[in-house]
Amino acid sequence: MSDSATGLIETEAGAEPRNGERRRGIDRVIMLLEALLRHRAPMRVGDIAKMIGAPRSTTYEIVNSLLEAEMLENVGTEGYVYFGRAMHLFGWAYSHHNAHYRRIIETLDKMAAETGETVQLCGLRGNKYIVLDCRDSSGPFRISSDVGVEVPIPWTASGRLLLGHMSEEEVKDFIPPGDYKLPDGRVIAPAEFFSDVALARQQGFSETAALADRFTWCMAAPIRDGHGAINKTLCFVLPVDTAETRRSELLALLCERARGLSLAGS
Amino acid sequence: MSDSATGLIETEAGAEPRNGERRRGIDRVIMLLEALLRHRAPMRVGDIAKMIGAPRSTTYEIVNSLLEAEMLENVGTEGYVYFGRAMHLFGWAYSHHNAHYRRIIETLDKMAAETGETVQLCGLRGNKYIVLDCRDSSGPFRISSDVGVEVPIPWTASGRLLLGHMSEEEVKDFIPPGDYKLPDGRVIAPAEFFSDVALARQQGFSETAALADRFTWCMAAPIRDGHGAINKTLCFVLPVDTAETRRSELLALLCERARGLSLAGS
DNA sequence: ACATGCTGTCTGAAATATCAGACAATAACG
DNA sequence: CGTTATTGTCTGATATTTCAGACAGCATGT
Repeated sequence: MSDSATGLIETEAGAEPRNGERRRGIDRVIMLLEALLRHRAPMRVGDIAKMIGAPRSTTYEIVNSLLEAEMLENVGTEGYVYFGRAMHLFGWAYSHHNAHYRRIIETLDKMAAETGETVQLCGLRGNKYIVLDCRDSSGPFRISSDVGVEVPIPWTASGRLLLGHMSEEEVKDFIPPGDYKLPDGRVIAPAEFFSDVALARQQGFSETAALADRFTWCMAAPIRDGHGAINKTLCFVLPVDTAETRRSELLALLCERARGLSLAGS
Repeated sequence: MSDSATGLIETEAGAEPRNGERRRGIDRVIMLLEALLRHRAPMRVGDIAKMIGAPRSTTYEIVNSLLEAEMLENVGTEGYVYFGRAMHLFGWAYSHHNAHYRRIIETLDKMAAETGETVQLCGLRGNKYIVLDCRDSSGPFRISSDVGVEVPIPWTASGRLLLGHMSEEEVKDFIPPGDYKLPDGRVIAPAEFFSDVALARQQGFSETAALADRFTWCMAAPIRDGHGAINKTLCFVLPVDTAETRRSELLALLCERARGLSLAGS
């Protein structure tokens, strides 16, 4: 953050930054919002402009429109902006419009209340894993993870389940090679990952211990849609030293609830 | 307006629908999202076009862009669209970026769990009242109200608190005259409303019984910001026939928690 | 059978939104 | 003190996007 702007420019997916190109306002808006989501903190207009590769004058124009609509709002007095109240309302409308999602959220609440552990709802976004919603542990040992942040699929237990419908070949094509490398430098052998995926499919759940970080034990169970496909998973994020007896209790609960949320294969 | 779909065209605030006018894509997007929020259900592209007063061809163009960005998504197979997953992520980012809001949400969760009643976080949007977030009662008697729907201020207990900083004159100018009329046809005398506002300010809480509808008892307590102003309120929505003893318990809890969420006047 | 209403996709043309760049203010730094 | 970066606002030109309307396809109703 200390430096000027180096490293701010994260390459835009699918967008050729060919200079002298003119872009549509709507596309700029989309890029802007996604950049803000990735950045996960209020940004200044100048930095946004760099991040989305737009001229400053254009960026000001757009930001002011979005501010007026409360889709963005000013944070602090130094010209920082972040998502605004309208986004919250739109997002709420999204997550409550369908009965299935509402049931899922209720279950999330209930499980968090009953167990006091961190519970997450997870899914895929493109070829990455994201947390769709979560309830953080109430205890002092809080492993908070951000909703919407993209994470390589092989780092996660849920990811193993979410690829269950793919053949080994498809998985190989789907996962970017770099995604097998863990944050601490270790590399997961693709073959090992493929067999994990197969195991997860067969067991109907998936667990990882100290994978993406050294402190967590993750367990995931599938939520199936009307066609039996796995779109989402329910998971617990536990301290890695959780006793085996409690872990198996929680795993049983997780599987039961996830099954309860699955739609009967019509 | 003469055409078939009468009633669909809700007049756009601050937008002159002068024909033959050209509008910016960004503005169309904003109108579209707000229209969808007001409508509270998936819509077809043709109806959206009518609602925001845009040509169909333009609307298709915009909707397709937003679909691709997952800001909208298809619902069902009949061409209906509604908010998409990206909106949920943006909204989540909004509501968790600031520590105060996070504390409020935790309190909301806790109160709902402890009491089993419907708890809401409320605020103003322009000169209307809206629910910003809520936890619905777990009981069979469920009074669900939608986050983000605009409601006339005089219909609500929270509204009386949220106007606490205004003089009688200011309140009079602020509330649209039609907003004193309740859904069942009764009309609140403005003078009575002003004194309610004064009473709420003095008491530090506000209650309404069977006001906006015949079945609910609402109680609201103020959450003050760093300057002592009331931006948001915490409230319970109870069945009207809740026993007086329980009501006063809940009111005490409400006031205590709201005070706990208020920021010390710096 | 026809008439009517809708959807979703294209087209060309005209209006304008995006752009590069200039500008004054302010801040940080040696 | 000058030098170098900022921010936020304006400007005018042109490349682009919005728009009206036509089109085929598929319903529905009479």
